[in-house]
Amino acid sequence: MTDVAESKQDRIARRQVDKFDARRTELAVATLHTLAELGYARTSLREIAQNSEFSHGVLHYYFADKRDLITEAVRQYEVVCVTRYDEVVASATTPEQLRDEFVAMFFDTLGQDATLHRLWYDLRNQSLFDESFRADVLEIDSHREAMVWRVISRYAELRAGEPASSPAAAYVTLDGVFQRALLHHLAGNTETVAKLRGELPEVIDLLVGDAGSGSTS
Amino acid sequence: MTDVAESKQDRIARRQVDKFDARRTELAVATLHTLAELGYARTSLREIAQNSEFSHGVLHYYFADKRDLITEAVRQYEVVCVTRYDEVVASATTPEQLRDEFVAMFFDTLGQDATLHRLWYDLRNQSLFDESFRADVLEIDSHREAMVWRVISRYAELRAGEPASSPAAAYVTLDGVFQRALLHHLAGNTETVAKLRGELPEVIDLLVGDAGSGSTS
DNA sequence: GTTTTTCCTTGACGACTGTCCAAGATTTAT
DNA sequence: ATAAATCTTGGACAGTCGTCAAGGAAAAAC
Repeated sequence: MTDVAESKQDRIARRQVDKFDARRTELAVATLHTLAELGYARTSLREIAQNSEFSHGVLHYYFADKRDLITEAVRQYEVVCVTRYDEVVASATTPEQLRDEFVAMFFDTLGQDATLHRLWYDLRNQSLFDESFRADVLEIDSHREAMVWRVISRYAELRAGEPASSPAAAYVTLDGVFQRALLHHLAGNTETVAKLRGELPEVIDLLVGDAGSGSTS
Repeated sequence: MTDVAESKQDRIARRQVDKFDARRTELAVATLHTLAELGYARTSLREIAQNSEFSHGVLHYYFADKRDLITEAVRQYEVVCVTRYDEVVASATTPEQLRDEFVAMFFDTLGQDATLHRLWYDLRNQSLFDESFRADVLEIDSHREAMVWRVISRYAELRAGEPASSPAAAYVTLDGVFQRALLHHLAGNTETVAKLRGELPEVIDLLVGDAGSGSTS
């Protein structure tokens, strides 16, 4: 009996929690978009609320403070961005296919989600000053590293070789390329982006070791 | 005669200009320190003034607005940071010496000027959102790339070989290592920093091509 | 020594910030 | 339908921000 009564209350409680979480997520997504547009330094709660369908007061009903809200937004970013290349890895049957499709998706997301990515870099840098972001940032960063490593190690496997670099080295390299491409993309420097795209296959080959493979043309 | 008179006035004018510029630079340096400590998002003019020996009002006597002030501070950063490895390049006589001294200085400046470097990354990211920083950022970035390339190409030369990567690829790789090391350094993650230090020689060797050289031990 | 120019301080301004709260609107339970 | 719980609004708050101007202090010019 108490079981039945409790499970009923539990159902109610759970539904409330679900609803609460759903709205939290909704507001976190709105926050994410605002941050991506304005950057951390210029994003205010009223601006965030204006990008949602609610008023600014509601944010303190669902979030303890601004930090709580932004932290939740960062977690939303991770949900979106950390499995991007997995289908490429799964479907590729030749090293060339994997490499070329990776490069294509790499520069696709650069153009498509440029504002989201600049936000990521903004927040990662924020964590250099603000300790309270560091744990989340380091976790996301490690997930990004793992994502890159799935690509690189699979590429080496398809070429029947071993990667020439560590996961960390591979990640910082590709992330560095991405960061630079993002900067020049947003600066309208299309020819520099194109140049980076042209060099990316060679960079990848460098990371997995060049042995056995000819030119990239 | 007018020559003499003009040259006198010119001397006066020049001295005034020099004095004006000297104070501008002084205030820009104070700005640099404040930015390095607090980050772009949290740096206010009053805070900057408190890090100098003047009051906040004086900033608008020497600078048109906040942007003007910060731009000047960024230029000061460049003066400090862009020739760091040149003496290493000039003095090294063997590839091992160049590589090891480069690595040593790399992690020296990481520990010593950590706050200054996080500021650089902060401002570079700011330029992803704020167009008015982009020109300066791109210029500094290209100087950093050239600085890295002087090291890498000289290293290849000492090993009587050719670099395996482009200047852009070499830069983004080493800059990526630095960025990551900085993050973990500031997070107190000393063992990760040590690991990156241990891997850096291999990364360098990868960039110049491994041909002809044995292990790094 | 006096006048003129340059330099710097202080306080004020309007705008904007994160936070909180009282009260109304809406939904849910009974 | 009524009562209770939940959600949302919009305004008030104390504080901070960049900017500016009036006037005093210091330096320079004569």
